[in-house]
Amino acid sequence: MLLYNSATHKKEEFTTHTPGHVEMYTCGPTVYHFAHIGNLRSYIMEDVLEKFLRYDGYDVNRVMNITDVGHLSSDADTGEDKMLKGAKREHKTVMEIAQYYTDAFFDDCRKLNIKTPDVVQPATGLIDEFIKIVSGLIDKGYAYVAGGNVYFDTSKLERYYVFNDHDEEDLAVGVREGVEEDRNKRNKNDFVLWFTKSKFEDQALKWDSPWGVGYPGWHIECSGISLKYNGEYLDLHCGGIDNAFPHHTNEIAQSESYIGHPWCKQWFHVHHLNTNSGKMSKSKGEFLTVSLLEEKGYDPLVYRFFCLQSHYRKGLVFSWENLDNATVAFNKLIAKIAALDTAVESMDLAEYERLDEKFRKALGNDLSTSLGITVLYDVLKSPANDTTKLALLEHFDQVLSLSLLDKAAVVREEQKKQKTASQGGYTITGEGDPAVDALVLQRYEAKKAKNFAEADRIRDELRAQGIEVTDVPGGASWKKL
RNA sequence: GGCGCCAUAGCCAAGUGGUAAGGCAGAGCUCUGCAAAAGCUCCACCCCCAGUUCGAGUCUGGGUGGCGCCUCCA
Repeated sequence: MLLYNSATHKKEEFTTHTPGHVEMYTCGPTVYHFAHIGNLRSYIMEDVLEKFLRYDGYDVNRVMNITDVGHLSSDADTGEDKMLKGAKREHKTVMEIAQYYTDAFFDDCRKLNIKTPDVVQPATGLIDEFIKIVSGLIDKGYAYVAGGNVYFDTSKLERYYVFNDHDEEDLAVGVREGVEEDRNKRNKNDFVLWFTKSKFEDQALKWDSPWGVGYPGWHIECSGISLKYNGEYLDLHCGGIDNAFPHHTNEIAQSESYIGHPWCKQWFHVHHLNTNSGKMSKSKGEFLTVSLLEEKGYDPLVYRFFCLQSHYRKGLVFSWENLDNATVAFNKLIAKIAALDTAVESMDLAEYERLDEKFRKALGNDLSTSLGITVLYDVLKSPANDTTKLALLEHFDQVLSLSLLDKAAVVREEQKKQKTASQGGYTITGEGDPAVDALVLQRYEAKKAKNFAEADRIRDELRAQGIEVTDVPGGASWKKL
């Protein structure tokens, strides 16, 4: 497949170190608060990528970290540690907070049909590994101790800025009010591997290390976790675009210096979900969660559908109007699928091949999910029989994960549950309430007598009871709203 | 200030040099007493300027705009 690689700024043919096998790493959530739907956009798109790779025949090992310590890579920041802040806010211990929000995260993922990665590793569970790497970096001369902290020396690298052409002088260090430059650093862009001294003297989680009691820097956890579970050759690294620099840049610096050879060839960065006022941000404090969508009556999968209609490398603007549009479109799509005949016929293999090829081409072209959605409509419009269509939809949904067939089955079930009452060739389909059926029949009699005022009166009366009557050929159908 | 991504109809979006897919919304028609549903039909010269070419939304150069990163964030 063709995939855009942030490291080369080009769409490239996707290749792996071991043919047919993908080692994939994903930067996981920070668990001091709920994930917002912007965060989840990344995980949705990465989920589609993983599933498409499997669809395309790859065997995938996907690893994800849980950032439950050391989010603040800059020791010059004035902020409070976010885990601690969360703990104070909710009167819980730091580990309770981490567990609570980790569970919440996977709960959201489940609602959005996001598969849980093969390996999920909280950073606090692998401290020894991080210490081993930091020691190794010091031994190899890539890191130094200053002022109690261990720093990575970026001047030892031939090429530090992998994702863009930054110049050290361009870095606007200390631009933000309250952020001071760290005097311990030899170079402006050096970063901390291990903290023992920081402004967070009240940091709750600390471990012993050769450099004193402290905690790991933010970047080292991803390197450590990936090296342990993906091995030394990573094929695909995923994350939000805001992590490209400095987080991913620093990961590359650490990992390659430590293992002594190129580490990860392909970088997949998902762009942001924006509101009218810019990106949705956890640290800004105001954001939308999956639970909130549900409270407002939206199906989480509608949000997934909304994301899939867009491209991962493009900013996507969220608005309620856009989500409403997606809801209508999604429901119409499901209704069309529900209307397909489930009786089994022989498959139209030529048509199956043609559409499957189209789908593969769409997703295989830098994960064009919107075109993938279009293929769903192509399937519905295809001259093939319904058995073929259903097989295709089921197949595509292995990647899209919109629960298309399940949703359609639910719609079909509801239709089946409906009871019919027949009288004089007039069939009433409803929920089996004789009183309502009687009124519907009365309305029919009025209509037959061309007494439309009476017919409309009955319809209004029913509507006042929350019941909607719809005329269908040979009768009428009603349902509770 | 530096660096990066993006720019196609009201919204989402396809398009990788040959006279603009699809979805939502909207309009019209069919069906219907009306309504709803369904079906059919209609709806863009592609941010601007210059260049390359027989031919550019598609390539090149220069602008403009939006977003992001440089500071914890997907």
